[in-house]
Amino acid sequence: MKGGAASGASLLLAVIQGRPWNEAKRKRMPTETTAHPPLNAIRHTAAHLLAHAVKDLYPDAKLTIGPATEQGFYYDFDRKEPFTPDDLTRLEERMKELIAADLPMTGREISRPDAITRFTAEDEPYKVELIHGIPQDEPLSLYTIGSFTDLCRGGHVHSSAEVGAVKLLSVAGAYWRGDEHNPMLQRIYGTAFPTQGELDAYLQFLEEAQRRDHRKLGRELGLFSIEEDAGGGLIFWHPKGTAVRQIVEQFIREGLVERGYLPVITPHVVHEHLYEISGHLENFAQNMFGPLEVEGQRFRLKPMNCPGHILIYRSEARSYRDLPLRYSEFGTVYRFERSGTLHGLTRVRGFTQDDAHLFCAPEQLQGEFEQTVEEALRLLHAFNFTDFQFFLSTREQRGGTDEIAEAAIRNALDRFGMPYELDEGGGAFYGPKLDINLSDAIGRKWQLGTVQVDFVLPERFGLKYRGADGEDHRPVMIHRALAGSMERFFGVLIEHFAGAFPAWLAPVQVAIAPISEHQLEYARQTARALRARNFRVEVDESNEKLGYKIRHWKLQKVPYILVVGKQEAADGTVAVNERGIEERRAPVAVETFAEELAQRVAERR
RNA sequence: GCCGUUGUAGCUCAGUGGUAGAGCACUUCCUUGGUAAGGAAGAGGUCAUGGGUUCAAUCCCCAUCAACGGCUCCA
Repeated sequence: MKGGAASGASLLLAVIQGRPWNEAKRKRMPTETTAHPPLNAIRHTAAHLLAHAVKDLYPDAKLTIGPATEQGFYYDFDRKEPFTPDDLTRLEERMKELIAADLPMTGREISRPDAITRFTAEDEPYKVELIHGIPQDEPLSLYTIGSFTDLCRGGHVHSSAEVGAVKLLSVAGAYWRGDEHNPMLQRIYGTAFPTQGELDAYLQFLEEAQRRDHRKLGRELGLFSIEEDAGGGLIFWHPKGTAVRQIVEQFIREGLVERGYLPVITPHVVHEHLYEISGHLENFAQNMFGPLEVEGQRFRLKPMNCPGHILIYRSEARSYRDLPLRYSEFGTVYRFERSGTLHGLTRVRGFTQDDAHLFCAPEQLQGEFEQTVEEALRLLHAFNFTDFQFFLSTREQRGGTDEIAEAAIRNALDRFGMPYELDEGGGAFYGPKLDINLSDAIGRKWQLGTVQVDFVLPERFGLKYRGADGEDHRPVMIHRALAGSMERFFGVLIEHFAGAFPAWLAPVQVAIAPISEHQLEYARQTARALRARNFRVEVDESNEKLGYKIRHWKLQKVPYILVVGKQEAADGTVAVNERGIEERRAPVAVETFAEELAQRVAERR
């Protein structure tokens, strides 16, 4: 791709023009409505009503905090007995009574000593702790609805009736103040909307999201599995999942070749010593699998590809004429993740990054960085992703080089006019980074691509190149993975398309359904002809009626089903049943259909 | 890792203190069919694993493992 702001901007424009699911997601996940009062006030008040109900039914529960969230609200309680699903039903009933009673919500200021006295007397230790954490100059306020009064900074509707419709969804553990050294509280999640209709629409959205869940589709469509006998977080790519992955990889490879990347391959297991040099052992050990002892030597599974690529760089004397040097690898890495965090394809213990490391002179940094951002946009565009966000993560203790790196990132983003959010202190141990996040079916955000500037590892490994001035200089590194990991990218991709991959990506592009076994040979022959053109084709050889076969392949979300009966076999044609198109088409010659499909594949749709 | 829930056939799920069921999928036979489920028969389970209570455990208790919903952590 030829670089430049103009192409970047037009690309971006194209990216912004969304696809159905993105729009549907926005519509059906009404995080904002035009309704008055605003949703977050409704939900904040709903959280108070939940606390009211809990205090009514389970007076021993201690109050903590209960905010509105993007999709609803929660309230955390400290209580010995766990809340059961039955408890949730009872609490929801009680909340509905409170809503029906149309109780006014009133707020008033309270002095600090009075507040402490009050909550101490009520035996609400968490509230007292909260008060101590609030800055002295900030006024404190109490909000009362019905018989329930809570410490709260406000943002409520005027009465419980305005809450409209509520639903309690789940109960989960949550640490007090999010710190795992603190006691575990019980968090009750719920959501609220001005009207029952909007609530129903949201619940319907959640159901639709469940149908899109990549773990469910992965099994139904035969894409991948996770095997108990092998361990959690380790992915088995089945033939159909592998087919999709290879197409994605092929797409990425094409971009790499165009941009002058050099493919490399590095070992999965190396001496632990390498990670002493790189600093991984010092900074990343809690995410690494433990050492393997062989003949008294300690080896480690690789958690990142960078040290390997650095060794390749360092294996020869380098000149400024060699730079930038761009090494790419679909590199499989293994990271230890705590068991409770594993999640389908999106949080795993072994994954393959579309990784690359760019070694460049400092003055080349800006240009190289911009290219990677542009490339990231190309990737997102090709897969119809529009629902992404950029995050800039900075290092906690910055050196001077971090300032340079940060500036490079900001300049690149500004150049493409990309908005981004800032995550102070969230950077990698070797430098600041730019992350690309995408949402899954229910709006959970996952980090996919990442571009990181690194002055540290070149230093640690003593990397250098001979400059035009005859002196040695230190190169700068950019680490970049644009899809991030093939696993996570695939997970988000499955949900994005609800398993109905466009023809160019579909693991089975064409299913051929003979009407009776008399046409089986013709079906096989047609399949051979299409496979000869590199299409992915299956013949339905089952002893079933046509309706059954159609249903089967529709459920498999195959883009094309070709029906062949007596007439088609005689004419050398196929009757095309295209996914998403209801009306029947007149049969066409096999070659005509092949051209149509070839066109779609070429256009990646 | 922590809190909670769950674990019965390949999948989705019923069920009982006296060693188990359905639908789909699978196999075979009949059927040879025109766009979302034709009929019949059959096979398939150490009821997650290991202990304990009991005359007897898939069911009750404990532990472990795994999955799920979160929290924490985080590429």
